[in-house]
Amino acid sequence: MTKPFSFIDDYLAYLLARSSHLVSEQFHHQIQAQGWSTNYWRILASLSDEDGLTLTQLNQRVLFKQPTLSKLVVKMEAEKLLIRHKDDADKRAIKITISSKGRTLIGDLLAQAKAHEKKVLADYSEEQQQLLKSMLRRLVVHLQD
Amino acid sequence: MTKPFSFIDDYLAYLLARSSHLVSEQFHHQIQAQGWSTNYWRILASLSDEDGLTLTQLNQRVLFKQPTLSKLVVKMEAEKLLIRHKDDADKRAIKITISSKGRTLIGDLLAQAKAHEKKVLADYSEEQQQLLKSMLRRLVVHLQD
DNA sequence: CATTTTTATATGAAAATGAATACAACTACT
DNA sequence: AGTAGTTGTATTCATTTTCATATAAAAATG
Repeated sequence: MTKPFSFIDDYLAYLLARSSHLVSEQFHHQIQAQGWSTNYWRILASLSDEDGLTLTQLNQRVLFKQPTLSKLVVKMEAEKLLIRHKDDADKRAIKITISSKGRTLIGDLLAQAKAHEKKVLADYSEEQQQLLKSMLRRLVVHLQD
Repeated sequence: MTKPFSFIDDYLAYLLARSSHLVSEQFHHQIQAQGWSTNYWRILASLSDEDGLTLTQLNQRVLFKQPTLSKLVVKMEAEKLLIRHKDDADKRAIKITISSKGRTLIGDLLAQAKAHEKKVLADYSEEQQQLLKSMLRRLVVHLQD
C-alpha cells in the first residue's frame, strides 16, 4: 500500500479552492459575456438574501477586503444598481439597499445561477447534493468563530 | 414547511467559495507573517507534487491567469526559488523546476500546511474527513472536462 | 509542403487590489 | 462626563492583476 494521493490532491484547502474555481468559472464567463463583473454578481446575490446590510455585514458575505468593497459599492451606486444610506442608529455606518434597477438585474442573474447549478449537479442525486452542501455548511459554521 | 435556507446558503458556488476562503485565511496570514506571498505558496506546493511542469501545466494547478503566472515565475526565479528552462521537445514551452532554496522553503511550508489542516479538521472523524475530500475530488474530476 | 490554425509564453498599458492610515463615531471604564 | 480603546468607512499610493495583443513555434489542413 503506497500513499494514494499526492499532497495537493489530499489537501483540503486545495480541493476547496479548485472545486470552487471550477464551479464558478463557467458561470463567471457567462456573466461577463453579458457585460457584468463577477464582483457585482457576488454583491447583488448577497443583498438579495438580505437587503439593507451594512458595508461591514455585506463584506462578511462577499469576502472582499474592506477598501475593495467600499469602492465597488460607490461605483455600483453611480450605476444606479444600489443605494448607500446613512444609518441613523450608527452614524459611521452606511446601509446598502438594492435599487429597482438592481433588483431586476438580480432576478435575472439568480435564475441563471440556479440553472447553472442544476447543470453542475446534474449527475448527483438529491441526497448527494444535500450531503455535499450540508458538509460544506458545517465546515463554514465550524470555522466561523 | 418553509424553505430552510436563503439563496446563498443553499448555493453550491457560494458554499465552496466561503469554505475555501475560511479554510485558507488563517494559513495565508501565517505565511504572510513569515514574509511570503500566498501565490508563492501555491506555486511551490504545486511544484512539490510534480517538478518540471510547463508554465501551462503549472497554471492548471494554481488557477491563475496566464500573464499573472508568467510574471510571478520570473520574479521567483530572480529570487532563486525556482528555475525556468527552455524545453527541448517544444521550443515555445518553458519548464519550471524548484531550486534547492525553493525546496527548503517548501519543506517548511508543507509541514506548516499539514499542521494547519490537522487543526482545521480536528473535530472531524477520519471517515468524515475522507468523505468530504472524496466528494470534493469527485466534483473536481466531474468538472474538469 | 505552403498555408492556416492553434498553442505556449511574454509584454505593456490600464484597471483592480490591498496595506497603511486617517478620521469620525461608538463603547467601556474610571 | 472624560479618557482610552474599538469599530465603520474612506482614501492614498504602491503593487498586483488583467486585457489585449504580440511573437514564435507547433499542429493541422488542403
